[in-house]
Amino acid sequence: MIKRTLDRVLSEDMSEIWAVLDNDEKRRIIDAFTIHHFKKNQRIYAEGEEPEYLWCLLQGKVKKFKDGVGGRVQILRLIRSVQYFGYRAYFAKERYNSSAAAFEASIVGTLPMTLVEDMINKNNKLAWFFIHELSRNLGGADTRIVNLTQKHIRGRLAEALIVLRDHYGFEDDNLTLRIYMAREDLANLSNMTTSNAIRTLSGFVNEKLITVDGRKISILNEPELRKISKYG
Amino acid sequence: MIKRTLDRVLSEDMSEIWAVLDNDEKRRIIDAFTIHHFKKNQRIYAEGEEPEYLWCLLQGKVKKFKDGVGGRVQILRLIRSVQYFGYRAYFAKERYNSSAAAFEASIVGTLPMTLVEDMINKNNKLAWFFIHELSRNLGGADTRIVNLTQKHIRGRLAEALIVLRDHYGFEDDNLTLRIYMAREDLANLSNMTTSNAIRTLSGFVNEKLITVDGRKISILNEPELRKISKYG
DNA sequence: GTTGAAACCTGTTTTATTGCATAATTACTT
DNA sequence: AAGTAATTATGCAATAAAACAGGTTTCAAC
Repeated sequence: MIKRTLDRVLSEDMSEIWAVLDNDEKRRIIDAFTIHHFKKNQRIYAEGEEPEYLWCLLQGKVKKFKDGVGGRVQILRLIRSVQYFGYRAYFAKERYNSSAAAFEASIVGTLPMTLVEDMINKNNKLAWFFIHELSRNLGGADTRIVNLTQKHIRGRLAEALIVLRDHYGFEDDNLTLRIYMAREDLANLSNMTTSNAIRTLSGFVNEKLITVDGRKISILNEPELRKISKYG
Repeated sequence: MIKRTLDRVLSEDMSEIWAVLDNDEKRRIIDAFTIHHFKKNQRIYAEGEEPEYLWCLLQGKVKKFKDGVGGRVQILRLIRSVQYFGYRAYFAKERYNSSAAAFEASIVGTLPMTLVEDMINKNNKLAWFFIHELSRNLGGADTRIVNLTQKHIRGRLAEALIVLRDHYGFEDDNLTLRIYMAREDLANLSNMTTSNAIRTLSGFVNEKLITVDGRKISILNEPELRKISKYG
């Protein structure tokens, strides 16, 4: 089972990195690559810990978040399969600056960062891969600062819904978000209290922008939602 | 004059990058390196433009900012000499996501990003330089998201003052911040209105945490300020 | 089925922050 | 030196969002 997963993982899922490696490098990765399973809401790593591994989400969904003032939590980034995470702190020579946890049951692969570092030294394309990833993430973080601080509550929630849509996509009906998160997570993503996330979500339902059935959210009027996200 | 500046710049100011280059690379940089002067408050580049250059602040102070909702501005990062900026968008293959402007009269050097890209391909240490820079900036941005969204007004302003202290340091008296910015800039840095920046600053003066004389700010009680920044 | 816990919902109260108006001060400009 | 613009300062009304409190639904465990 693990062997079969490895084959698939390394040839398909990790293709973005895989493609730039030679045979010797591939051999070293196969030997060091370890598969981990995480349950729903289980923590993968915590802020303050020493970063040792490159994490690669193979299946499931993961959130990166920071515990802030007075028990409040801010979700910083969402990870989908197949994406890499947990490498920033190692590169910055810092401890983890945020925590990671599984949204739902997830499968994650790890590689020791020492090995990654070594491979970057030998393979310039790998260096470019991380420069590119870091640069895109940094741009996203800067945009997020302005969105979260300047937009009103409706704008922030609309923005969050759009992000979920763009990041995880729709189910086969082309309406329902392919992620099912608690109101609290939605609130922590949009910088508001859970009460206000619920209230504002109801507002959107009344305005026929979305439908809500428990954690199932369907988007009926995406253009209007994008408008609210932009000018709200 | 330019020649003398170039000598000094390339051997001292750019030392961090300079040190990892061989003679041929140094030659190519000297040929392509161009010096630019910016007046106080002059824009260096604007959000939406195509990134072409690596910018290197040689003298002065620069702010990176984003124009947000309803004419509001958010200052994202402060640049001091000698620091590099403007490369993220190029690496991400995006247009500029934020603008840069000089706080005060500043001297900036540029290198074409195509040359930088070329040198990264040939010199792995340069790749590491940018991986390191990007990683640290990304960590800072994540922390900033939580600071700006969760802290109250006093905490945000105290935080801003501490950032200014850590980033630009003190004058020779070991009290006065080595940067003189308008209340409006202080507000845009701390995510508040100018009125509130003024009000809150006065509050700090009354509490004998700081003294203010026009744009001259001296820090009297740094530990208390850090406390407010942390728990405010 | 009953119990208990967690998640969800909603109305009211309270508070932090903005918006606005006005005035005083300072910095520029001619 | 006078006049104008920009910045700093402060009080008060308006308001967005949080805090609180009470209630309902959902769902898993026994």
